[in-house]
Amino acid sequence: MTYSPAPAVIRVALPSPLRRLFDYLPGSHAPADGWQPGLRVKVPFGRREVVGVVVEGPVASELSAEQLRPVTALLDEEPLPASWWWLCRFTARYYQHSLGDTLHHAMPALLRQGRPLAGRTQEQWQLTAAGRNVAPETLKRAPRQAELLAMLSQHPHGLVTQAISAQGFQRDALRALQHKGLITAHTITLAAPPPAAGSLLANPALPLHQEQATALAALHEKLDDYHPCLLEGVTGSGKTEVYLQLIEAMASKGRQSLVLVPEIGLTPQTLARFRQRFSIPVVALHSGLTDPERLDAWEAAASGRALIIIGTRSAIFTPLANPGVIIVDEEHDGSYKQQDGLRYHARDLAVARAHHHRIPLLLGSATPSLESLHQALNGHYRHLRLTQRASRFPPAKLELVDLRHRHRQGGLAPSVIKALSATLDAGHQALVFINRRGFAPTLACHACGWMAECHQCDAKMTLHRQPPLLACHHCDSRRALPDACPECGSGDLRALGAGTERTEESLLGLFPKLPVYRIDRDSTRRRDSLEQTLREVQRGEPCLLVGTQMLAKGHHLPHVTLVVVLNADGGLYAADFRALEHSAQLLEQVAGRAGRAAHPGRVLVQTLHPDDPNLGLLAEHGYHALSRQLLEERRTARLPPFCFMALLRIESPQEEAAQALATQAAGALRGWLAGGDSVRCLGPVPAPMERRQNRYHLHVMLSADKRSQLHRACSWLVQWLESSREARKVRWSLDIDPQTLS
DNA sequence: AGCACGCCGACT
DNA sequence: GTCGGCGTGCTC
Repeated sequence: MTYSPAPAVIRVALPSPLRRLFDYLPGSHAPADGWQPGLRVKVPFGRREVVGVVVEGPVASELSAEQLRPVTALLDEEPLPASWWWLCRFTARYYQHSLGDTLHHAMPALLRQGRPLAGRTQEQWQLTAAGRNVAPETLKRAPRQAELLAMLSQHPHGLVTQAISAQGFQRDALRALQHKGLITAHTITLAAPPPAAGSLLANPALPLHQEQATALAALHEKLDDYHPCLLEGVTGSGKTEVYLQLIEAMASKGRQSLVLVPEIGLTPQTLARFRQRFSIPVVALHSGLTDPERLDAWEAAASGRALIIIGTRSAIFTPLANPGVIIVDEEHDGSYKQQDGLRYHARDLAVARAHHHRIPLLLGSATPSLESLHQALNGHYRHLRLTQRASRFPPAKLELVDLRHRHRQGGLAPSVIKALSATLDAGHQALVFINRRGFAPTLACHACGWMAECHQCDAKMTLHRQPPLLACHHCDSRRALPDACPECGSGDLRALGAGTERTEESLLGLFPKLPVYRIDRDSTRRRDSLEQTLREVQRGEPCLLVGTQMLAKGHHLPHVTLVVVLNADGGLYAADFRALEHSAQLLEQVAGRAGRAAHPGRVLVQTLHPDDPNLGLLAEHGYHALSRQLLEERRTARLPPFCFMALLRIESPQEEAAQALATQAAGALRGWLAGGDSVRCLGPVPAPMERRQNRYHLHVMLSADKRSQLHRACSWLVQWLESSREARKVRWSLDIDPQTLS
């Protein structure tokens, strides 16, 4: 035996925020094809055992043999899919995040726990001879088992566990019957090859109008290479049909389509539309899946068995054996950006991924993000446009309603009330949009001016009536309503401003004979189903809908002909440079709810700033015009997409500790930048709501004209923070391409 | 992030 | 006397 100062080890990424790898002795484990990256191993880590992923090896370790521990178990025969592995490494590098933690995020729970990625097999159950000849009274004390037995007798070839549980039977019923020897299970391999072309469609494709056909033809020009396209299509112009026909074309060649939708967009309605079109399975990755279902979906995508995969943000990490296209619907939607931990943007990763796979990328939106629009206008993305609506009517223009000097009734201007009456009298439906839930944003004392404030945040508490309480929308604190002012004892406490609950109440007062449906996070949580309300609304009886942005996005409301926006001013003068963009996108989306079917629509927008030029441009010429103007303003101000940003967020329960670290970090960074002007550093500045949940938040903003310069500065900053003594006492995180500054 | 160790307050 | 609070430090 030879003395070896540098033992051969394998280098493993572990589920830990530490941005480094750990060396392990291979022990007795020897994978058939060597220690390839992407193999999972179980290793001892501190006092526990964790699942890690091999990054490289064998390599010479810097550590001595005594400092090293051996791998406990080798969990895979083959590495996890190579393209998935590539994406995780790219993500960790781009977002300056721990690789181990990134891999952990991008894996289904069961893989994280060390379960094998066997997949493709399922238990199939059928009757035994004893089960076929069972006497009827045998199971009379176990009616569910009797029903299950009866069901299985209808299926002589057997049923898989999934199909049985879909019928509402529990696992223990299966176990019990198996124990009694009445049924038996055997393992089957799922049908691997997808069906041949021709049997793809369950329902025929819809005829395309001219613009759709042009867009689809453009997509077909380059199906086998990176081909990023922005499909800018007004609401109701038929983007989805373009997606469906592109997916069909891919599936007919056995290639997979990955469709990303916003969190709010993966509704049963959307899914039904996909499933109605195709006869092959549409795999949906939604929050309702169990861990085994999620693993199965992952395996189905990784093996190529699933050709159509649809999911929200995290679905971007689904492995694809034979990628054909990635589609990002409503690409401007904020829910694609993860707002904690690994702060990735699924749309941006989709771009990177499509480039890596050399496949087309389709970004669709009626209101494209300025980032994507910029790429389209400068020629980096192909720009496809759909300007006509399928309905006979052009998109409704926004009509601004001047709220100044008008006395309002329940927050509504007289002309708005008149328009609501007329709409309802005509037998149509109206939608009232207000971007604030609860009854009122504040409770104030009319005698001394006291207002209900959250004890943990720099925020007013929102007054709720159902149930009656004060709630902070920034932390989870709740308080009972005071009977009298805690400052001066006056009983004259009044609700200030309006939220969805109060608007609902006002509308009920104004139109007592008609149903008013409130749709916000609170109402849908209680009622447990937004879908039920929407079905009721879709019957078409005249009614009023009042709600938050939940209502604005995606839902098809064919009988709504009037949309009222209670207050359009939220985003006009906000500190966040993206506020206006987001506000305009939301307004355009809300307006898109009006008049989608047989009748033209009207959109009334109440504002205290009817002369605001941006609002005027949006009203007169729509998002299309405003977005181009905003893009020019961003260019002039050297803001994204004309620069790249990263935001260092620092938080601590101790204000001084947060301030000290932020100051040191910014100082150290400025020192390293040494007065060069390629990377700019701003701050530290207090975050917009400095105190949240009794934690103090500070920001240091970095920006640069070149992504590579920003990346280098961020790398340096992260290393500085990781080696800083002070940084261990406070929480910090680096947000690359931040979407909001709060 | 976990999960230890470690050193001071209120309970059986 | 010990149960347990969270400060500090480490994980190949």
